Amino acid sequence: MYIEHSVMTMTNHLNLKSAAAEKSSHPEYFNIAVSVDCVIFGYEGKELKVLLIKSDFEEFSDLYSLLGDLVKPDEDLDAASYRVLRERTGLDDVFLQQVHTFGAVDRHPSGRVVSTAYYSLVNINSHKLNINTNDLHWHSIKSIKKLAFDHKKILDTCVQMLQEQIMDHPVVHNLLPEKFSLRALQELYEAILGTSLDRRNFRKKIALKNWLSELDELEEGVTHRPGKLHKFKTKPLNLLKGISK
Amino acid sequence: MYIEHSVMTMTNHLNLKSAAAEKSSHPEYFNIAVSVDCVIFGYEGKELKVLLIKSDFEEFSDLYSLLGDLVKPDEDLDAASYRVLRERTGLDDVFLQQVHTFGAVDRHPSGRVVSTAYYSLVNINSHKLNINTNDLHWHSIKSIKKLAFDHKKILDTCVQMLQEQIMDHPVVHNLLPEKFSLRALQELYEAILGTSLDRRNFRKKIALKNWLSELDELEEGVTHRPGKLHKFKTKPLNLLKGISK
DNA sequence: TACGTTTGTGTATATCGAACACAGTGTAAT
DNA sequence: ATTACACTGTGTTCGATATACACAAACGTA
Repeated sequence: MYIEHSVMTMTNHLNLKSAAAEKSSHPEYFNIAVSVDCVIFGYEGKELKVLLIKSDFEEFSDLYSLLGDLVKPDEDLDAASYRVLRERTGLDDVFLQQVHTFGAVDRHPSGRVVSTAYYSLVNINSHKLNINTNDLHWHSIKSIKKLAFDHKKILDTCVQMLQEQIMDHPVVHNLLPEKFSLRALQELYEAILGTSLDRRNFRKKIALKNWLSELDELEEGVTHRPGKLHKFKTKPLNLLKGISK
Repeated sequence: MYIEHSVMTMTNHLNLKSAAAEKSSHPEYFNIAVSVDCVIFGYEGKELKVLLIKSDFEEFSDLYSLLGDLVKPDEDLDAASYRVLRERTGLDDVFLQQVHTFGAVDRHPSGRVVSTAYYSLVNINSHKLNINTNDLHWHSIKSIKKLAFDHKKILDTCVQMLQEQIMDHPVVHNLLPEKFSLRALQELYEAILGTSLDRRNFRKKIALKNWLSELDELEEGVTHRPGKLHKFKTKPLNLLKGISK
């Protein structure tokens, strides 16, 4: 039931074909595989995006799927999600939030896999971001109608969690450059929430959170009156620290 | 790696001793066991309680643990939590809410077990409730300092989730008899939240939810002015339907 | 210098949570 | 029958917060 991971990290999601073969010869040892799926959000062109990979399962040809992998026997569940993120994006020290565990018997065509979903927010334009295969692509959330496995449901669940958390916690930190205008921040919130927000009320609300400090710099390269730049006072939420209430 | 469940249902939590023995002879097939842990809340004597079993692990002698079991290979994760609840309490059709999945490598002394926590609310005095062993006991939440495994952390997480949900969803339905006074409801909320509440404000708030209907009956057997009885308009939240927003 | 676009700011209104008091009704004891 | 006791049932005020909404100033461009 244990699957060589070095093989898997460069391929798409889980490869249970060999495990399924083992199952028939050693049924008493085959129980349930444990995996993590990472919903890696990015932000670009005023759209919330998610990093997907083309499914290499016949059952799901032409569909995309989330990035996931089996959890290693000597690896914490949280650490597995962090490893997937690192292996896929080269990013370290990024906020990861556990969302829900999906455990329907038939959710994976090759065998029984229980998968815990995490979401993460990364800066698409970060110089540290290193997408290590051509198979990975950013997809606008709005354009996604169908994914492999139950990944659409996982995605929807994570989007909803993200929406619930952005007003209470400065999770969007990683989606923006270090310095940004309030307008940019508002556009980000609008993209995540899928609504438009009143500008004055938004600024008041954000000001009350006390998350930002205003810089003595103006945005540049815009064709209108430039706004003041801001930055987050605190470091981005830390790896796996999660959200404290 | 697959463990006979009929043996387990009457014993305490997981029994991985045999699995651990298998591990050394067939390391390549031993991956990770998947379990569920149920935090079954009850309410009695104005206290929030939880159903616990005495741990039969040497490592945790004299400690109590939550009710859990391994998930069967052909059983949905949610169904496993439902089965544990049914096997332990005889109760059917009860609200269950997934809360979090705990996956630290060292959380179980006998081997690698990833466990998904659920909470549930049951009526301690229900005639349907049938606690099928003498090893199960209700413990006041406030009195619990330490549990086996990481179960104290699981319990705390579930209590917190319950506290967050009771004002938005009529989850406490199952903790009360069919007809109850507003005072009884308030005492229940106070027990769950661990605070005292202003009576007039509480009644206003509950009235706004529109969850209750007032009956033409008064409470009986009290030594003071009796209050009007109320009941929930809707059926209790359903099995595994979860909370919809 | 006029236009287009965005910045930056404040007020009025409705809603919500928190604090708070008093008359009424049933029981139990005398 | 009277009284003590314990709880029911109810409304207002205050501060905080959400929402709706308008206008002058700044910068770039033509």
